[in-house]
Amino acid sequence: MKSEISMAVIRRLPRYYRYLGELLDEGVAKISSKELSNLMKVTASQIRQDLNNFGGFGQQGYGYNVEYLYLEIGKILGLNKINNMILIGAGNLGQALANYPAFRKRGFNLIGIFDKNPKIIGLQIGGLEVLDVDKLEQFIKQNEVDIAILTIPKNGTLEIATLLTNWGIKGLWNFSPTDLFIPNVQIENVNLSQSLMTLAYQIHNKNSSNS
Amino acid sequence: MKSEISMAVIRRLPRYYRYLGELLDEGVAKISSKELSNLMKVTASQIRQDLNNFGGFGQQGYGYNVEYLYLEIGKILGLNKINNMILIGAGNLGQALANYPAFRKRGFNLIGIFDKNPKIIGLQIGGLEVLDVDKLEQFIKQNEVDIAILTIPKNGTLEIATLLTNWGIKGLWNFSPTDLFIPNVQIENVNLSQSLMTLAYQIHNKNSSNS
DNA sequence: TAGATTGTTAATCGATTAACAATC
DNA sequence: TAGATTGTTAATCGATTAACAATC
Repeated sequence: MKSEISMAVIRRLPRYYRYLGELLDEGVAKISSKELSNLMKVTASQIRQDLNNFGGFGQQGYGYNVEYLYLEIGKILGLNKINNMILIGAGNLGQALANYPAFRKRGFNLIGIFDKNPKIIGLQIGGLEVLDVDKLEQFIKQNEVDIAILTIPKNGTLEIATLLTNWGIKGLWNFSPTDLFIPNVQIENVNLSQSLMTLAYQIHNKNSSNS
Repeated sequence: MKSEISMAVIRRLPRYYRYLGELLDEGVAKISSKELSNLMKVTASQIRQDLNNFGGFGQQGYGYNVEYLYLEIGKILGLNKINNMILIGAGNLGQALANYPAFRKRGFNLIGIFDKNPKIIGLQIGGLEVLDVDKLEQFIKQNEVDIAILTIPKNGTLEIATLLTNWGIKGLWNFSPTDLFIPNVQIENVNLSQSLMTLAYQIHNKNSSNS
């Protein structure tokens, strides 16, 4: 039972992680919250508050060691563990995600791809053969699967999400425009249409001098 | 100079829009904030507050007319206008988006696809021929383009985003893991890696009985 | 009219920012 | 030691929820 950290903080962690990774690549050894705040266009106060939810990673009078902080945030996010993933629905978007190289390098391992369309089953995508969804339960029982990526049409989503949860999947990365309210599983929705509509609002309602 | 409405509210509008669209399809004529709040798992108070940022769409003692509210939210979001889009970067993700049917039906019209890879230029994707990025400026001068979808590698993103802004593009839908700070253009970032990392945090740090 | 439900003000809650003592 | 910068508390700000008068 951990003390509850707000999702607002959690959603900022990957961004810190990205900036620290870039600094690390540039060979920067230390950074102060002030310097990082200039880079990221947030307040130094927010950076310090956010980090102190998880412990004191800095040193007074010095700042933060870039590599140490990078690794610690990685640990907080669970990137030091291997996260095995399966993909359900090998349509256009599913195939694009299966070929996305940035995931594997962060420890996200795609180990299975499933579809129900006979024309797609058997194809090789991202080095994996697309299997029939009928084999899903068996596959999950025989492999350690943490996350399922759902790139299937809206209609089938709730049913398969429920099954996956019952079979022990811990996280669903859901690209269907459906709100899943399922206990015992963590869900992250990516709703591309909603994102695009938000952009439409902005271009029609904000004057162009805003950032 | 409109009174400023917070992004928290704006980001909820597409979700209201989706639920109202579904109710409309089911033939539901009226709904109260209480009923809608049950459906959407938010408070009725929030729904009424959100809507009243834009005007009084309901009627005391009755509730809201579903079709009217649906259309009004659509107008607020700018979905009653045609939003012409071009896509820059016809890799896996770009191709998937080009084939995404949900956009066109909301008035988002893809009218051009660009890439710099000679192997991709000339291909037909989603009914459009992929053009050389060299033709981008000319194309924008000759067509009314509102939004550019950026599905290109991180390195080239800032440069092309700046050019697009100078050429008069109003909105950038950015899929590169880069933060663009450019004036005179509205930017909506979609960062898939960040989303996935957030899910990783949740499966490793939240106990499974949480929603 | 009586009942229902909005629109809107007031209260609460949570998140962000500011300030500064602690300390390297 | 003096200067710098964190960790952390206090103040502010904004967003959410509750309450209720207005009104259909």
